[in-house]
Amino acid sequence: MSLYIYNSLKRAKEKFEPLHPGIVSIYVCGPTVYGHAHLGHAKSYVSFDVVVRWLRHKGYHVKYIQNITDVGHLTDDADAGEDKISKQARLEKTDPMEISQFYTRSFYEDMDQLNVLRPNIAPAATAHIPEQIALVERLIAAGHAYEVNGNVYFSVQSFPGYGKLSGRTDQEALQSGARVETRSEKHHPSDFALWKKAEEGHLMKWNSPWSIGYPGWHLECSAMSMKYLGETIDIHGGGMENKFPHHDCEIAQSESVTGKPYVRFWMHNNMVTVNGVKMGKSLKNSVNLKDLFKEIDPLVIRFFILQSHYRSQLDYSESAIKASATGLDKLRETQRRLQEQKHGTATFDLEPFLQRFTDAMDDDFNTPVAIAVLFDLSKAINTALDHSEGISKESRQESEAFLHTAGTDILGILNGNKQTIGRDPIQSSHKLEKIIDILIDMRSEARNNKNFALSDKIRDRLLAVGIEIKDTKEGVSWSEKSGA
RNA sequence: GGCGAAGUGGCCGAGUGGUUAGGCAGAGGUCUGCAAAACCUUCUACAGCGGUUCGAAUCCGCUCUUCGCCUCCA
Repeated sequence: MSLYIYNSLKRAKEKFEPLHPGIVSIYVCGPTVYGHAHLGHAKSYVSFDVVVRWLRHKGYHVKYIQNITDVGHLTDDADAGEDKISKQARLEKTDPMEISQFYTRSFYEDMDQLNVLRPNIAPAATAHIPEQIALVERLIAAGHAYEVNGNVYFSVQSFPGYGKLSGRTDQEALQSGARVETRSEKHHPSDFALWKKAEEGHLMKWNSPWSIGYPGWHLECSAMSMKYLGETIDIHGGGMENKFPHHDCEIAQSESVTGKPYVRFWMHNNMVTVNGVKMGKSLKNSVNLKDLFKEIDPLVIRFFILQSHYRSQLDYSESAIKASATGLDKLRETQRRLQEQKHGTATFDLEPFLQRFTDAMDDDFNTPVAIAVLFDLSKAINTALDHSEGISKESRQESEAFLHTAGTDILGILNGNKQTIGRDPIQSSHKLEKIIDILIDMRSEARNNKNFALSDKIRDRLLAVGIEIKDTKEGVSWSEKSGA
């Protein structure tokens, strides 16, 4: 079966073939770095991480660009308010560069914890000012943009397809309910800024043919996407809230310069909600990832995210996360049992599982169904281990390979290691394992002497630090609980 | 007001015309010194009202409700 992707532009699933055989170009809107990442960022970048991993698994050479927005765009609307990064710099009593560098590092720390692979190129907007200016110059030369008082605006009426992504094609009708105050120097209320003249005291500013100022918000993605991926790219991803105006503006300014389709497949991931309401920095209900990681294994967060489809809203709650933690433990436990079992005779066919997993992923990256396949396999393995002497060497190898490919390489939710202690370095992890073995030996001795008070105390206290002891018919085993 | 998405069992969450989603939680059982884990059995569904159809949670219409966007936002 071929890969089908839901294309937001067409509002339908379409068969995916890259423009250039074997090579996939993908651009995903990156974060604006003026604060720590939250769960919403996690959902977005985990989702696209799996997209990239699946494309690579299918044999494509994937070139993945994810920008860093470090130009301070405005806190308010397109024409007023304070620069977000400058504002944060003022609050933290430092300068904008330190703010953007600090939160960029913070962002990657969090993404690393979530097992999100780094993009091939992570271009910063401030490092591509010349490219953005060049794009504005081309737009002016082509008659799609005009300058007024050092500001440059894109003329929406010069691009007939404006609004085709979001469905906002009737510009006149839009004005009636619009909350943005119209600005008189624009030729049309829907026109958007490509370059803005810096006001007094504005810190992040650059020289340009029109004024000392800074680029409009939508410009960087077009300029950097074209620079690194070409004028037409295969996939552009981002959050749904960016369909309008951000992505519609990108399309307008890009296509009116090149005359070519800007993006072949638009992919939009849905929001994280808290108690049914959107999570957002400005709404002050955002769940900071660093805080979350103190309580919950980051891979549980990843698993929780992938248990719903990327185009569905994901409602966050503590109980939902806990349910995910228990579920992921089940998969890890199966993987552990499989690795520890002695070879037996039971066999089963991996092919149906492989097929169902592939079909799910090929159907617009249906990770919830893909995970359900892992649970079905988990049950099959456990049943075989419970009701027979063990699984044959061949079936075991096939199962392990499948779990590794699907769970570790593609979904990134199972780490390949047998047992790990938190995120400690390997050395200390080895020592801890040995210490646990000592405690288990002592407990076994107590049990042999029917000293259950002592043996239970050892078990309970180990459980209290997240180490769970299990007396199975194959002997004593232990595993780490993911907590939550 | 305009554009768009959605309402599934106690909770989370897939499915899109006829056959078990899956996870978590609950009940009973097997196993165990007791647990845990695992396995077996099991309960609770498709917002409401019409329509199309041999048959609809799935298609169509209406109603109600929720959410997102139209301001920066993953």
